[in-house]
Amino acid sequence: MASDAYQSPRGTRDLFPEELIRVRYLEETARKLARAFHYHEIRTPLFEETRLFTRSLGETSDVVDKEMFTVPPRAEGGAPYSFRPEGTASAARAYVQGGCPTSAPFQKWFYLGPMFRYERPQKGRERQFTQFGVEVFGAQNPVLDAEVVDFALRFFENLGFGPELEVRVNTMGDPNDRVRWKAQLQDFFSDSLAGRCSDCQERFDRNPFRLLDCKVEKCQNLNEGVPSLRGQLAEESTAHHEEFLATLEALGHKPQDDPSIVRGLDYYTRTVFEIHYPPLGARSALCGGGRYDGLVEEVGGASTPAVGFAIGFTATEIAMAEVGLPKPETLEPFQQELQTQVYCVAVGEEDRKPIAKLASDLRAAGVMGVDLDYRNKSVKAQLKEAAKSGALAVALLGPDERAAGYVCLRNMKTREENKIPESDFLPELLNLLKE
RNA sequence: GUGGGUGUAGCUCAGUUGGUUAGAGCACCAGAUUGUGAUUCUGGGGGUCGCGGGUUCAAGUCCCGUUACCCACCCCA
Repeated sequence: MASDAYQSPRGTRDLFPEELIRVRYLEETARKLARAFHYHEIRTPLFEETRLFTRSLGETSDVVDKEMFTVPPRAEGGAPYSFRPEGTASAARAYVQGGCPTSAPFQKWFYLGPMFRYERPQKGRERQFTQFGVEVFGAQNPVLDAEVVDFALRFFENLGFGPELEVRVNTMGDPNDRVRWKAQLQDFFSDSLAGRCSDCQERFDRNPFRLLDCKVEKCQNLNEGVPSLRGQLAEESTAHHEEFLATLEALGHKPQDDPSIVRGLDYYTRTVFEIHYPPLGARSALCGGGRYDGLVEEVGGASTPAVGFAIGFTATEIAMAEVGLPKPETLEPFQQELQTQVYCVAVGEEDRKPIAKLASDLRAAGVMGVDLDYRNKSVKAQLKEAAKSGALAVALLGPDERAAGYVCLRNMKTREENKIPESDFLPELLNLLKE
């Protein structure tokens, strides 16, 4: 492995065909569910003007602060671009730009694709990763908050996760609730600030909410008796949360109401939730989401309520591997696509073009997985190749066959071989493949 | 950004207290008489031992630096 050889950029990886199968399985599961829930796919650019993200995610969020891949302006007076670190901001931008607020305010969308964050890679975290997310715009009904949670849970259920899936929910209130709460928090924290960890001291000004879930023990102890947001909630926020919980239960889910859940991005309002798979231990979060009623307005549209979630495939893949998913048979349909069905063998040099023509005709007739030798291998080596590839049938052409207008059809399982008249070959082959 | 671990062929790894041309398995390629896939056999390609410096008569093996990857923290999907 020469050190000057090119490598994929840090935090990225190549998905070779056999590995890609697993990802495609996740994608198809997501798409299948989206059809059931009647959410439509939207694709936005992989990069946006940087200010879209700083505006929507919050200047002080870590994502914006230090994790963006940013391309400087190329021309005088131009704008910097950034690769999208998440999907919600782009969706909201597209919603506004597409005229949805006035022409079709209610939308149920999903997106699926790569996101980029400039972070130190580690287990379950990459610089380029795939997210599946949904966004519902145009209704504040808490039934939607519950539906979105239901959707995410069904996704994991479909992948084979058991009933230990855990939904943790909380409400972050409305902006006014939070202004009141923030003031109370800072008031409460200011007394004990000197005794806290350096991170907490830093976060005190820009994001005091984060002191609540600090992992340091002494900080946790100092949080005894901290004022709760719940005490500051306006009536509408409380009612919304209760209705959300009631609907979740009606859908058969048992959420844990957990006031310690505080999501990192600024745009959340009211409902926030995470889905965990506790067997994974510390890193058990598979999905995060919530409501962001102020976001559309923030990016320049008419005030529009919205709710959604995002699932990271990297974490999902790891979680699946740890619990022995997916079951091998689940991937069979995908593996089938990589499988050689028919391998075409040429006996002599003068048979190469005719065998290429036969392969071409088979492909045109709709036969899948038709392959042949391109490296001038001997007949023996071609058969070996066919066997290794798992081909079910071999079509063999030599001078004798061509002279007589036959093609030799070999069943690789039974080793039976028959000379078939050229005109009957396709149906005979299809017949063999059907078995 | 901080801390820890690792770095020998495409892959998984051996390489004894520093000592002759650096090994194995798998994978790959070719051959074992004239047009056919098991197993087997034979042969072959492929590594400046991550990179740079130092110690030494001598370094894959010791020391320093550097880089890449992995893991943890921060934060998050």
